[in-house]
Amino acid sequence: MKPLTQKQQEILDYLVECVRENNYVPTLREIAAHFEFRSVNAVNDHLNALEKKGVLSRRANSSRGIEIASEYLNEMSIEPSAGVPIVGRVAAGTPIAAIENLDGYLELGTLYTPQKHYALRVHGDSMIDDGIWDGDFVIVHEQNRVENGEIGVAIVEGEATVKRIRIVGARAELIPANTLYSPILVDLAMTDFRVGGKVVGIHRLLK
Amino acid sequence: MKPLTQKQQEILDYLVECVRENNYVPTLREIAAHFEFRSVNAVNDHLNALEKKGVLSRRANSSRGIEIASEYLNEMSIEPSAGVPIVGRVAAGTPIAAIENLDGYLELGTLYTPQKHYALRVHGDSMIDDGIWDGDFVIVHEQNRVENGEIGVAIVEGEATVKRIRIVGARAELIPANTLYSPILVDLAMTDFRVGGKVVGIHRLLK
DNA sequence: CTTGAAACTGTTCATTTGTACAGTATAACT
DNA sequence: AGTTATACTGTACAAATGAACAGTTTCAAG
Repeated sequence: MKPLTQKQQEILDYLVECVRENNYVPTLREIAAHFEFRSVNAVNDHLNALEKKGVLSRRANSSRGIEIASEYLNEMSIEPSAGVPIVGRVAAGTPIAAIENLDGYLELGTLYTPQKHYALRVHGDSMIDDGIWDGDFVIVHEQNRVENGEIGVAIVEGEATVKRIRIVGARAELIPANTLYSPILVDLAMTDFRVGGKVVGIHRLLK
Repeated sequence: MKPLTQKQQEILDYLVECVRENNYVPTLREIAAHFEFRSVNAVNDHLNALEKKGVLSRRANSSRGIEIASEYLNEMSIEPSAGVPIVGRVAAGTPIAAIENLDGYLELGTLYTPQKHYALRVHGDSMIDDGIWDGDFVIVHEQNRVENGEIGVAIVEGEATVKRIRIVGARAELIPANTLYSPILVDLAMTDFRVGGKVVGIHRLLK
């Protein structure tokens, strides 16, 4: 997808800033006022461009109907609102109360949305070479296709497995990350197959 | 302050639910529609009551101008709306909207508290055999000792590293999980050493 | 019995707001 | 040279929205 222009990035930055600071999206006219546009349509054009580039979506006829894609909203915010502080360097002597080098906040709570993401507990060690262990949670962004070679959830005959997925012709290849296992080849014509989503995060709980 | 009436609680619950699910506050008419009120003023009265009781505040003349007090937004993390649903088995045909086997919710947002936990970004591959990769976030429970052999944050002369930690006599052993690296031996008498906490979680963001 | 809060219906109105249409100017491709 | 994307101005309008006013009903407390 095309990269954002500088102005589009500025608009996006302002939107994200608004959500972070006020917890609500601005109206078109509020955006226009901030950038000192003399026409709301300037904002509208920019929003349309940003929507076309997949950065946000808009609810029709709804006030404050801008919905920023979560990946832009949750690039681990600098705001100390909810998340766990990310420490860069731990200073000697004092506990983390005196954090010397704070890199931001890892907001696991808002990084993933229940509407678009779900978690799946991984069974087995077929993905161990990709660092996904037995018992890990993978966080899956729900989507019905992935780029060839991406790690995703393959649903074969109702059974979900996490694998690298390649679609080659009329065949799906489910490629494990473990030299002990062989790729699973799925005949798309014969088998009930679909992609359940793309793995966007891995979480492991240590005891 | 006076407690909320049942209806006021219902309204508040709906507001919180909306914010959680959609990330935006409803309009007065959307609230009225949800409760099947035939008059928007019913909503207005309730909102005024809730405002008087300090539960929310309203921006004058601003659409979707309801601002819920944070204590009501951040509370109830027991609600399944906060976490990411953990799917056991994905049903064929339908998207996760029809979750067949729901194992619960992975509540990363409330699993770790900023008071007791912090995150550290791992640099290098010294823990790769324990499934901790370069760039991973480890979530650390702040404590000044760990059981021998547990994975923790060792702070040597102010530098934090993630290793398996053993205290043997007057010596600390920092044991990497990579056959290419050797354990680091720290003389406790000579070196500024302390334990920065225990690694309780690992999170990896995939692109 | 009266008062008052709570929980509404019903209506009106001024703003707020999204959206559409008609342009202008500039720079980048083709 | 012509087309397209970007970045706007300016105007207009219908729909969405908050807010206000006038009532009604129920029900508990004084």
